[in-house]
Amino acid sequence: MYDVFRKYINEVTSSIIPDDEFKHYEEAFAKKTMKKKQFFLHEGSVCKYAAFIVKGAMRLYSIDEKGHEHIVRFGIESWWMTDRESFQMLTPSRYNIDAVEDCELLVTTSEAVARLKDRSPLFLKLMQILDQNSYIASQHRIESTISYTAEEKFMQLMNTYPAFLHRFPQNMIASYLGLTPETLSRIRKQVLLK
Amino acid sequence: MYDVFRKYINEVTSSIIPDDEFKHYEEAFAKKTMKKKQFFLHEGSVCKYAAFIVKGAMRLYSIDEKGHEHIVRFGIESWWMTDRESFQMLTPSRYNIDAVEDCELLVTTSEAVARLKDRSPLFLKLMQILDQNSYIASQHRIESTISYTAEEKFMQLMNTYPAFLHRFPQNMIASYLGLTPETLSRIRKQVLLK
DNA sequence: CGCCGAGTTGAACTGAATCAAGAAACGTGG
DNA sequence: CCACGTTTCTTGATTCAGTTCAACTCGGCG
Repeated sequence: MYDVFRKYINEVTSSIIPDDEFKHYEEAFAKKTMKKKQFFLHEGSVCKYAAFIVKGAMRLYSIDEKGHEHIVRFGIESWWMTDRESFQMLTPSRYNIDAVEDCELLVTTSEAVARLKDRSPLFLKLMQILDQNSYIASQHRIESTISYTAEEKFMQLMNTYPAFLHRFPQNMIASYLGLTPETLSRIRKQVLLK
Repeated sequence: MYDVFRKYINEVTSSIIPDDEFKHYEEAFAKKTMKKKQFFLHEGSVCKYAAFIVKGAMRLYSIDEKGHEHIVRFGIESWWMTDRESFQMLTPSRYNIDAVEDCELLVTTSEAVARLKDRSPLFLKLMQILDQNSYIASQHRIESTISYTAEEKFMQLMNTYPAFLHRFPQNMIASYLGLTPETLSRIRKQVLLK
């Protein structure tokens, strides 16, 4: 598992991490497996852990007063999953995180992250790159949700994250796009026979 | 102008920046004023500068094929304004940025930012905090756009950024929320007489 | 084999967009 | 400092994209 992680770090930072430096990473991250539908975070509790997804698929979502789920983020291999706000501030989270498929994770805490940032400049760099990319991706998503029609949103998703379409059931894709499953089903039909 | 900036840095990082360290900031940031409606960034060009807003109000927006503007971000005093993606990667931007009011800015380049990060650990910390906060705010906005009705979105804005309502004309607020000006006008009427 | 969740399809409904016209507010130049 | 043109905001009537509700199909799992 750690070798996947190591390869990922080398790629993202365009560096080669030395053995002795990588030892700190192994200390900071613990292996964890999750079964499909198992919860990583429950609404109301503090998100003590952040996970690097080695294998599997997860989602982060809120539940409104009417009991409807709204998926804010998906995660698959080589993505991170945590409620950033709760993880850093140690405040209770408004979100749920659960496994959509069986998962293999590397999990860490915010203290371990802070320690690792001190010990490994490469990790600091990694975090900066991730933050920046996450922010940019969020901006794109915001633009898409305020600007586009249902069909355009779906097309955008197809282009940006085609893998999602095979990994997540349609009702979840619909929730992610802010649509009903029925609407997505109809749109998909239209789009596919073009 | 620089004293406002200095105070801001002290506040955000919960530190007191020494005189000699702050000298680097003065080198890295240049004063700039902008008249209302003047452009800071035109779609298609590289966003070479990032601005700290000392005074005034700005917006970042895209224009779709039908010529409609979609406001992705607002900025007022003590906010930063740039197209993060274009600024960092030096790629052509898909956005426009202009002044909604006359502005006083402190502007910098990505090289100057990189240099300052090396010279001032405090600035590095500042950037990390900003990235994180921006990301968290983006998540909230995404959640709100996919989960809420027009009225709920407006209420959320009223609670989160009440200052925006006085600073930006309603048609811009509408665009920011992904609504038409007409819809916002009607919703406002409803909400206010409750 | 049977059940259950996921996806599809149809019909009726509704929240928000569009189109259009007027009122109010704003700022610019004479 | 007023007058005129421009932009912003409101209001009404109509349309439409997407939701809701409901029934049915399909595929997988126990």
